[in-house]
Amino acid sequence: MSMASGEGEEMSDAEAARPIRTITDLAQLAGVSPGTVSRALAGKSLVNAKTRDRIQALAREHGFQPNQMASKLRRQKTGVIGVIIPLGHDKQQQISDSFFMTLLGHLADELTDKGYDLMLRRVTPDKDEDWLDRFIRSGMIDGVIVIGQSDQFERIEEVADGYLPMVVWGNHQEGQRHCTVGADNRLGGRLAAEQLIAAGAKRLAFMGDTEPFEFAARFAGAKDIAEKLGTSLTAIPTHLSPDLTAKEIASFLADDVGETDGIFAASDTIAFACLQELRKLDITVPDTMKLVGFDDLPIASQTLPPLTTIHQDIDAGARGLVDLLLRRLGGEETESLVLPPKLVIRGTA
Amino acid sequence: MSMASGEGEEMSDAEAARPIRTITDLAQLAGVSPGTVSRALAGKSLVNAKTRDRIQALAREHGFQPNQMASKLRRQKTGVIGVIIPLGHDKQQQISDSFFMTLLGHLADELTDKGYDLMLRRVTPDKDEDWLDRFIRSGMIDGVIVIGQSDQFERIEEVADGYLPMVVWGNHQEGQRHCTVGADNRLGGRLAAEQLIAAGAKRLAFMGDTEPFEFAARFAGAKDIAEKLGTSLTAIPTHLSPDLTAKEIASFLADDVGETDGIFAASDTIAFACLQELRKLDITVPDTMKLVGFDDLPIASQTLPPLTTIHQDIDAGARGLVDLLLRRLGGEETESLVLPPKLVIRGTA
DNA sequence: AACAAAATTGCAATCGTTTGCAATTGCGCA
DNA sequence: TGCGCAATTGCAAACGATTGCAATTTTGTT
Repeated sequence: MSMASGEGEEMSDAEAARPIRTITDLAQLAGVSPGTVSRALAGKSLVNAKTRDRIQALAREHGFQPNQMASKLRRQKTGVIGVIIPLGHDKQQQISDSFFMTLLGHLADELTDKGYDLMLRRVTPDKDEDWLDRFIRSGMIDGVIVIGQSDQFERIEEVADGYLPMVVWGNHQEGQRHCTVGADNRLGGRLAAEQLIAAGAKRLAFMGDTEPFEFAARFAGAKDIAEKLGTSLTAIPTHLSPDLTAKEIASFLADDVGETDGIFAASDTIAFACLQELRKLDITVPDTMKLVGFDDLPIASQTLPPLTTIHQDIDAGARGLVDLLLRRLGGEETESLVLPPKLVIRGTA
Repeated sequence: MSMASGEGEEMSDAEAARPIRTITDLAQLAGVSPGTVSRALAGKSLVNAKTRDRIQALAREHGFQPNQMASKLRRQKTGVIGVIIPLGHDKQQQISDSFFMTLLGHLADELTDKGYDLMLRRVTPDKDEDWLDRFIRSGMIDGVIVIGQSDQFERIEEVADGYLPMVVWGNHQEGQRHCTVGADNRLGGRLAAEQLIAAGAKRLAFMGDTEPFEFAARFAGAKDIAEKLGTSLTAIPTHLSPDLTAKEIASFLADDVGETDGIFAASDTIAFACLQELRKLDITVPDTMKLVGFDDLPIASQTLPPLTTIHQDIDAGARGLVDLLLRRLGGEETESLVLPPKLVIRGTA
């Protein structure tokens, strides 16, 4: 239980005074060479099982852990995976907090499981052209997971050409060179539009910025269906900061008197804002207005009425990210992983 | 722009073949000694301004960054701050996702600002007694921020005795030895209870596990007021996994026919669940039942009716954590920082 | 008991930077 | 021109662990 000073049976002053800091200290204490201690702690089979156990016991007793920096330097690998979040234009990530937290939590667990640590960095690409290179070249990480493509598709592509151990959470574009894991956003968009139309909507609006690739794909999917079925669909760009979004939605609804009767929100967060504005204007959901979101956040089932939305399997996503990254660390050139989204019908469409 | 091979004006095959990997390579290229390069890149005044600029230009041109591991080893500091999240009993953190994400985001920004990197670790103390020691002793971090005391108050206290650079997000207990930053939970509890009673509630219930210290303090605050005003208050322990919570709340409400008329939810997340269950049972809020939450998550203003709750200043919290930690890294023995919570009256009480 | 083979262990070079100290260079001034 | 001092630069020893190779011990076999 973490006592400051170890307590052997018989401890001379000299021993008490000199704590075990290095592998050499421990070697001296155990009466072997540093090399042997190193091997023993690494659990390698090259040492006699008995001495190995003895050394490990000593290490535990003294709460000794080999210096990671030295170890990493010598072995030329850090055991650290970088997770980087590029913030878009408005210094706001596309991905909702609780979606992202869940993803991050799963990532942390998965990586820990495989013996890796996680270094987190948030960057604003607008301010720092070199955000991705810098991280990779920092020498601090063995590989990198990029969370969201933001508006940095090109930059990511460039880096992917010369750097294998990178996996990106986001949308897979036909013919792209970087490896992504993410939902089939286009399919999700189709599902959403189909549901809106099936529920009786005749004029659709897409609520959300269409510039980020994930959102663009969701919009494109909806467009596929709208065109096929001859339904109108207009994109209403909104920004992501919560209060701004609310204002933009409000002003759209005010201008659009009784025209639109189906909203596909680019994310649940946006859908929540819509719901609130609709309520303010006494527009009933789903009677007068249908609404479908995207993500299926935990609270989606708790709104009034509960939100019909497109579900993403975050757990599978995290596992996929880590799995692909590890394969890439092993030199394999992996393909992107596209996860199937699922329509969850609740009360808004 | 991240080109694979550098392109000097005149480049021999030899040069092209040997990329600049180490400080020694660069030194050779610049015709100086490695020591000089090191000093130049560090921007120290000990080198001639002209050679310094020349070397820095070369480094930029070749996209060279000194090996961090070697640097950290030599300098005996890592420039990394650890952020660790202990998960409680049910492998679920007390702190809500979106609260935590906001905190984490601010932390990342603040730390980056001060030139530190952030290493994230999630642990289950039940499974790993030594979770905190191990992280600290890993040699990977210069200091640590613990997010939430969970049920690990004692363990944190023990560690605090022998390790200065640690700051904890959580509740400040009279006479404790570790340095915390967090809201005055007890005061928050008082504010909540006062509001419930002012709104007309006569029999209060506290919804939430009272074992975590933060929650315990919130409960204690409510108790203060209840006792002072002679109002009854009972604690209904709930667990944090969303579906479980819902069940527990439902069963409480079912048993408690028309008794309780005011609920103080330990967190907004729990409050949302309450709201949903109340709606299912057709218990009107705030008429038949008053409800106050804690945290003031962004969605709190978007529920129906919008949630009356206790607001915490997350931004100030993050700044406080980083500020105190840096002071502690400098050897200072800092005091805990207690932030004043604020009652936000909306529609539920 | 003698020898070969296998299992352990020790030795010492190495990972790439930083930094105290010594050596060198450049400068101002008589 | 020559001298002293300050400004630069180079040298080489750390930082602490890992690992190929060689030396040693143990084991097994005849």
